[in-house]
Amino acid sequence: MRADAQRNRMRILEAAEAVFADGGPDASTEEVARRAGVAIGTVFRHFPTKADLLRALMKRLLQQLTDDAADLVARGDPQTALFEFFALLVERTAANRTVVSLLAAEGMDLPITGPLGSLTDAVRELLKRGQSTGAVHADIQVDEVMALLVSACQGALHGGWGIDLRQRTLNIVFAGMRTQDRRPR
Amino acid sequence: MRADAQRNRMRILEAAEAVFADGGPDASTEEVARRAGVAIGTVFRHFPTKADLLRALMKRLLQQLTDDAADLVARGDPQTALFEFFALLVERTAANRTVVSLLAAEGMDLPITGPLGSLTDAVRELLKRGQSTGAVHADIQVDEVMALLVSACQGALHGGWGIDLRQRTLNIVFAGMRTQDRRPR
DNA sequence: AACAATAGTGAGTGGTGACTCATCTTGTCT
DNA sequence: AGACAAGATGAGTCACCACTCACTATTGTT
Repeated sequence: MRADAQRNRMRILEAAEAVFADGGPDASTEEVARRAGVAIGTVFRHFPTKADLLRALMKRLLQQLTDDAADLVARGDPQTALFEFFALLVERTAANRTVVSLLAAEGMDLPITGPLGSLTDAVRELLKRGQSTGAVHADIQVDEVMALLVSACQGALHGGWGIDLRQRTLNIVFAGMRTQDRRPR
Repeated sequence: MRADAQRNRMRILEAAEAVFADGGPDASTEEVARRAGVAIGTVFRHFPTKADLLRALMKRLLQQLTDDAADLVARGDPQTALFEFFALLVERTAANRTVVSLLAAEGMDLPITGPLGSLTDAVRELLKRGQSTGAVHADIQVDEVMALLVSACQGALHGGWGIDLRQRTLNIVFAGMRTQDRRPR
């Protein structure tokens, strides 16, 4: 791949992230091109359809999150790492509104299974470590954690909610994950 | 208002609910008209813009929820009423995807403050009663509950998640709301 | 029955946005 | 340097969709 092509590809991704962040998923491809400083044809050369562009953004975000999780597995405190990941993800989400809500909508038939699987693996590891120290209740399963993560993200999408409310809300969820006082299932 | 006008207004709202439920918010107004069995002009006579139509749907949903909450305040068991409301809302949401996500997106400048305020009042009452029986931790505030409700709704939007996962996830949140084991804020 | 007033109709308009392609430009390799 | 493939360009195409309006139909009333 030629050097200029590579540079433009990057520019387009950055621009797309910004444009979709504050224009919603209906922001036009032309706006992306403008912000990237390229012609619209160039955008379509790199991403044949708009959906392809969105998918690339999602993949990128998931990759980042997976890396973060892996990092916490390797270097974090097992007692708190899972909770830290929650907080990190929520904050990252707040800055990536559109992409996340599309991801959530699952609308486009997405080849995301792969990346999402990796993320799930990383979270599973965080969960396991939390449970082994007793900081997280032993009954809890990965799919529940993933569901809580997604829900928390969605909550974070609300511009109206300040960081304070986000934290207080997360605290309730964390308490639920720690406590032994679980009613029978 | 003439009888036929009233009938058509209802038909349009029902149709819109169905259409937006499975076509997403970008479903066309013409599709709504078709499903309602009226001409497109009729839709626009009742709801001058598409946003007006969406707003009407939201208002309707919020009204239903507020009624449900009021009913639980009046007739429910204070110990569990708040949790029952959570469950009810989550299930109702699963059947109202688009409307809820638009509501969440808060995108259209919404005259929703009124209806939303009523719902908040009803939830505040449920919370107060739960706390007075000791079934809900005394520290918890309404805005946190509302945030959790919205997040839970969003979670429920995922077709992929079965009712079982939804319940297990909610159980964790409920445990968090009950427990005394809260780390210092 | 006659008559307003209210409501319904649907072809048409304007605007937008995803995507194409003939043409020009640039990077890279010998 | 020269040549050529890879890349960039942007005016143009096409489809779709929110919304309008001149006209027709239905109500409810006297």
